[in-house]
Amino acid sequence: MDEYTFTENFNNQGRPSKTYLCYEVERLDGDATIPLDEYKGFVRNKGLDQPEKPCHAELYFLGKIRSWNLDRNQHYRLTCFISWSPCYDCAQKLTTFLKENRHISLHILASRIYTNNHFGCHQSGLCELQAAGARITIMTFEDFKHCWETFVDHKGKPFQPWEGLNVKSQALCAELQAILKTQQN
DNA sequence: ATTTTCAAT
Repeated sequence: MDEYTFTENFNNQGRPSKTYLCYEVERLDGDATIPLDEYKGFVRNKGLDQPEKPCHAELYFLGKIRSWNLDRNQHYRLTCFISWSPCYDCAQKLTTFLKENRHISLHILASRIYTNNHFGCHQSGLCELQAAGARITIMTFEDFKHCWETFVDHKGKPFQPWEGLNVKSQALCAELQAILKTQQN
């Protein structure tokens, strides 16, 4: 991913009409975590501006996971950094996937919380996803930095945080915690 | 075309 794409999409104060999702996979073996570099990359959604059928980024990600045919006798942790948190529909599909694939753990780190929904309530989607075992958090400075170093063609340049990164991240984190807490009661 | 949250208006 080039620098511009990363900054344009992951800046937590922006609101681009597209979504990028960066993913990486580790195999868990007792206390050890073994990174699987062959399963690392990013996808973006297909929007109305493209010839293909519109499709949210998460569904491409699910397709990729399925194509890997990860060994059901092993345990894996998938980490995905997504510029918009999953909508209700995608959250449901991820929930179903996790229930059917107990050998896979999922950690979702979102830059921003997506709230534009037509077919349901994004809050309950995220809650169900959490209840299915997913860990859902908001990206912090360290997460943006990790993404930069892992997925961006940074040409040796260090990650440069934008103005207000931490303040926004903290605000979104509080918002997400309120969402995830409300529905547990 | 404008405003814009994986578009919607």
